[in-house]
Amino acid sequence: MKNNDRYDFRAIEKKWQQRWEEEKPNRVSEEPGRKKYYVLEMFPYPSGRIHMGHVRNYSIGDVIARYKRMQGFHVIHPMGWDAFGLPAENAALKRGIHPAAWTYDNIAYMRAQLKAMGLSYDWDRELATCNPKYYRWEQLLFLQMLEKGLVYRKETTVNWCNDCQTVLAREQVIDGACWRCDQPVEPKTMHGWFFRITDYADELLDDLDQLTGWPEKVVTMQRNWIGKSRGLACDFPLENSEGKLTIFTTRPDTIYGVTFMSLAPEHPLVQELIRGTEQEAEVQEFIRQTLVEKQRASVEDELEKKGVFTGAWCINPFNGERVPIYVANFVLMEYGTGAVMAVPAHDQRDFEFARKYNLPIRPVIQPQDTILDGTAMEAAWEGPGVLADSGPFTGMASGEARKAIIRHAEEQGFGRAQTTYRLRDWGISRQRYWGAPIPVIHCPSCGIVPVPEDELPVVLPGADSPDGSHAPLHQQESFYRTTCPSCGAEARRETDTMDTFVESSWYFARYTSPREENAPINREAAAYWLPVDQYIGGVEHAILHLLYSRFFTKVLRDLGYLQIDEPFTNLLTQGMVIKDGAKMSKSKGNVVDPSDLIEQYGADTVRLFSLFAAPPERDLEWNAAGVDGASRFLNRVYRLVRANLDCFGAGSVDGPNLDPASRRLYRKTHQTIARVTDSIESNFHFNTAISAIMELVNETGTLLAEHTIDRAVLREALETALLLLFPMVPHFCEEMWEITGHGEQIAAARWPTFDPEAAREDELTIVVQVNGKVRSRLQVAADISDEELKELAMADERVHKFTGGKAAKKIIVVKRKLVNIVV
RNA sequence: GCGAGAGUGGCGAAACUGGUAGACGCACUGGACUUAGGAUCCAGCGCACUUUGUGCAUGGGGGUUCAACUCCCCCCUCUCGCACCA
Repeated sequence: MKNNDRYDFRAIEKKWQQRWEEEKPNRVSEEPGRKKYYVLEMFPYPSGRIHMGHVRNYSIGDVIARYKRMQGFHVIHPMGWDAFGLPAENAALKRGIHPAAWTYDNIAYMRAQLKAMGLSYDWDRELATCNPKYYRWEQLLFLQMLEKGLVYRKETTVNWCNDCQTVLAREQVIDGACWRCDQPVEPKTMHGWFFRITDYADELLDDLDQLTGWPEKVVTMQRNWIGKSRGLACDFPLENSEGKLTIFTTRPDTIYGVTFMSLAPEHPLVQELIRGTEQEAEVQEFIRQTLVEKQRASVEDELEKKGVFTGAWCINPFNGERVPIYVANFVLMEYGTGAVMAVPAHDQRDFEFARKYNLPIRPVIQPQDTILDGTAMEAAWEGPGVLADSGPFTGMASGEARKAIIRHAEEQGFGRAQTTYRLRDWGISRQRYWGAPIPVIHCPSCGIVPVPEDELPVVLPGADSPDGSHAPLHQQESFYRTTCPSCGAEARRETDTMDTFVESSWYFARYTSPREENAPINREAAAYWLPVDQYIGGVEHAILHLLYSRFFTKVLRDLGYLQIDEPFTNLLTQGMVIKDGAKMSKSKGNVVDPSDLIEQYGADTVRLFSLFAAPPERDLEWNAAGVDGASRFLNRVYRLVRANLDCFGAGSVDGPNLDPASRRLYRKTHQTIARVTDSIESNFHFNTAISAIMELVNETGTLLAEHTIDRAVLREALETALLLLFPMVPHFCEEMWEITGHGEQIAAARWPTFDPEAAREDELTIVVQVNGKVRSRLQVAADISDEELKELAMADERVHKFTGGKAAKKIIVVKRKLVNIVV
């Protein structure tokens, strides 16, 4: 054997992958009484090829899965495909392939790529959401939610692209134009289906407290997204009519400071108020302009506050004052009641508006140290204070006044305490082809009729033949022409498909019984495997996917399928893979193809590097040279093992009777077990785990070069290194395990146990400081007393040099660490 | 603007509840072995200087402490999320 021998990663990885394919070692089924562990990585969209982000995500998940197996857990680790979505339709248009064919081709290719990474999935659980065997259950869930009143249809304004003939999500509208065809987007009123996620707003918010295994950041983002606020809903009677204007405010304490009202341009009352008045034309023009501006505006810019007087007035029920009603461009119809009471002295937006249109600014909350004057104020005072000019509430503290004012409004009958959420119901209608059809039928006489359960699935037409139509369903007459299941009359099938986020909201539950033919989820299987113990994915899903999944979990629980409240006990949000300081992207031309790397270095090396270069939650800077380093390390281990094959016959270690060098290696081995286990347990910091193993390997090499090492100790050191490395570089470790004469696979081995006695240091290096600066070091026995240590330190030659013979004022001894002499 | 996180060698990064700053790896430098080396092995590698040593160093400035990457205050920069939510 030459000393530059390298292991044949191609042969080895192929060999073990083949064996895993045949033996299916990761196939699992429920074993009540055995402790389960569910590891899940966010499933990929089958876009064509895997990218570095996938490599990182799945490497992390695989280490956790394999590590937990070695610790005796019964591990479920599934993989599948989030297979519906717009790119398939784009590809279909561009290349004349059917979306289904494109998707399944991609899945086949990417599955092979994942298998080439040696990931330990239970492939028997694989699922693709575009398969009718999956989405039929989603359709059933939809119907059950419909029955429970959790689904409804309503008319709303959407962003419509006339060229593409579809609704666009807000993030797909760029500067008022369609992201795909660059044509102007127009508002369009149309019917759509909604999930009543707001019914669960309180529970989604409250249960965030249970998610102690989630990053604080994600919990905060969700909390803000739900945006619960408590306040007062208050009716302001209109001056010259029977009607009233209802507003929502979180600051009822400022209600005596109201000097005008602001309505959203879309507010239905506006049209009533201006009909036939002098202001009508002006207001209509303002509304038209504002809606255009809002479409145009990119998300970042805050528009200048503008408004127009409607000519109408209402009455403040607290003090009987007349209040002018404005339409304002900054009031959102979607939040609260779409109408705001304006208190310019205590709200910055109202303040700017009032200054612009010369409306009165009346302070009614006086802060502690100054007295506000409406004419002199430069900004609104939004803090707390004492009420002024507020009728019977004058003199109260603002916090207290909030409650008193709400109580008063309730007693008088013109207001009530109200809780408002920022969260909206989830619009799931898409006018696209490549999605799960919504299973209802519109009948002219019966209205909306659910498709009978025994007629599910409503299959996407054309998906089973390569040249089948993939036009949007509303253009496929043979699809939508049907008869009413209830009365038999001619009827029309719903042609909307579901948002693809619906599929990913429950796939983790379907994985527990992916072939179940009688229900969406097998209750027993779900009860055994759920919740997911560790979920891993990019932080970009912090809100939508994770919130929807939490919502679905609660719905599935209420439908009787699940017994859990939350789907993911622990969440790891991994950082991005970047190169040259930027996220990898085609447009930047800094993409590294994982398959090329695997071809060149082998999967184990690629896995090792992606785990070593940074802790998982942080961004990972890709570095080609670093991959060489990982490869070099594995080859060093390979040579070390091959050069010492003879030690693997040795027996167990006789701890107390070792020569110093062997004792050193024995100690290092156990210290390494402790460090690696800690690094994984505390926060999955594989980078430090790997460096600890590298130290062990380096130490083994160094000691072997200079000493004769006890065979048993050496065996244990090498075996330990392989066992600790196995979750990260499985092919390599299996091969090493085999060539070192182990009959069983390393996958069947247990995670090594740490022996504190073996790891104990008998000698320590103690730092000696003078006035806090390191001046000397002492080698001492580990059990030395503080007194002895002080004496040794004071007697040290180098210490004398720095104390200059002065007496010590103070001597601090930190056990096992240092002595600091203060003079 | 609001919220969260992060700033440590040429680079990726370590440092447990305050206790040797820079583990481990990359790059680099010198050497060995070689027909050769982009292989392997050995040694060096924060910066500065008057180089068997000393001083200065964890974004900047203060502070607490015998001792600060770590705790407190102020400021700067970057990343991410939210952004007229009444």
